[in-house]
Amino acid sequence: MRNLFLVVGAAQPSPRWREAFPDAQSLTQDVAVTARAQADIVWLGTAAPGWDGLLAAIPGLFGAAAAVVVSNIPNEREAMLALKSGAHGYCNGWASPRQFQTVAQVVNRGGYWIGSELMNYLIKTANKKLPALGELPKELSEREAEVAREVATGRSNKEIAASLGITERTVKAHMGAIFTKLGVRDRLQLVLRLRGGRAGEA
Amino acid sequence: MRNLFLVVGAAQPSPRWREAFPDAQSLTQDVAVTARAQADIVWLGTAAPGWDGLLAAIPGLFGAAAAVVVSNIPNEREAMLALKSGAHGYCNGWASPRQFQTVAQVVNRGGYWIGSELMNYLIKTANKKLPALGELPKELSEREAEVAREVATGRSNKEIAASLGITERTVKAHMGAIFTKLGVRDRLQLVLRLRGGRAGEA
DNA sequence: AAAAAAATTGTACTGACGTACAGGATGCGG
DNA sequence: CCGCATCCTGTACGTCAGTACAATTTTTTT
Repeated sequence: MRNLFLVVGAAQPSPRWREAFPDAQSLTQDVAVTARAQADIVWLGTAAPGWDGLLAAIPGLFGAAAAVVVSNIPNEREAMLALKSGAHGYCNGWASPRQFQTVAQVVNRGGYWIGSELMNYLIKTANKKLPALGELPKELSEREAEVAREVATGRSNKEIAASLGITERTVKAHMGAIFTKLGVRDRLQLVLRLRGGRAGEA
Repeated sequence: MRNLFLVVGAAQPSPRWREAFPDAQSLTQDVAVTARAQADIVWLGTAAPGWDGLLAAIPGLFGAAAAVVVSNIPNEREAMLALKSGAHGYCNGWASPRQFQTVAQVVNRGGYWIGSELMNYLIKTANKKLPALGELPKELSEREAEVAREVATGRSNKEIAASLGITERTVKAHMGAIFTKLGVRDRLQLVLRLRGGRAGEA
């Protein structure tokens, strides 16, 4: 198995990775592009800025090589970016050498190496056509968030009032506060915001 | 590696699977439940009805065993169901014995075995927070669909009228027709419908 | 304890929204 | 030709939404 760690800028592969693949080479961005090195797996660290730009070019440059993104500070956004770009793996840079080898075996056989939390996130969000309103903007107070949740399901002020056991006037007060805080003009645009979009977007 | 093919009803594991794992056992649903057999991988065919109900019980019954769903007629909906239930693999029942073994190796090491098309679908749908309104309900006329598209981005009747070069009254007429046809009561619930949800859903 | 933030409700107003009457124009298939 | 669907527009009315003045009470923070 030919492993290749792609180095961006002054970044270096993690020591544990080196330990896992003593024979592997690590190339800088420019060298790799010109050399079009043949590899089974291309590893890419996220430490240095600019790694994401390179990610998009990997499929074209290395053909059948599978890409694995190695992050020292794994997070959901970065993982999604990696997967969207076609990476078959996303793993922690502080993994043990043995884990790195396992990842290599999985990816090399055509499998995906993805944390189960991330996979659950994928399944969950992909399953519900309408994205859940998950965490509402934190600038909303507790009560305002409740009102926002209600309106996001299509309820009217009167219905919300009945549901929360308060007056319609109070609901309006909360709505006004929500509009001001989030910078939207009416309940419809609020729903679009809460559902993850922006007003005017298709 | 201990492989276990879980048989539902009168279904049988595919011949190719048997070839891949000659030593593996296949148990019927009831026997498996009572025996709580120890296995590294639990394979489950989708041929017989009732397989999906059993899928949800696998984690509790077999502990650390990874689940792989085997389908003779793979499709997206079935795959999503399998993944949602925690399966780490979804593969074609007509795969070669060698492929089955590869799947086993991947899954056994903690990886996911998922077709790249399915993975792309996951990424794509999970990425767009707000689902595009794609195809609008076909019962809408051409003009009504235009109005619906506009309102789905948060525009007011006046804005829509200006955008389409018609009177606000006409927009209202179209809106009314849309409400009747789709069975919603106001623009907010219409947007929720168009975005793929139902009124009252979180 | 004082201050700040949050929650609640009131009246009143404007404008947007939805609908209930309409009617006229166009185009298409029977 | 005539019905049917679609598109466009009008007036009018009731309801809902959002805001501009509020005020009171409770909770939290300093």
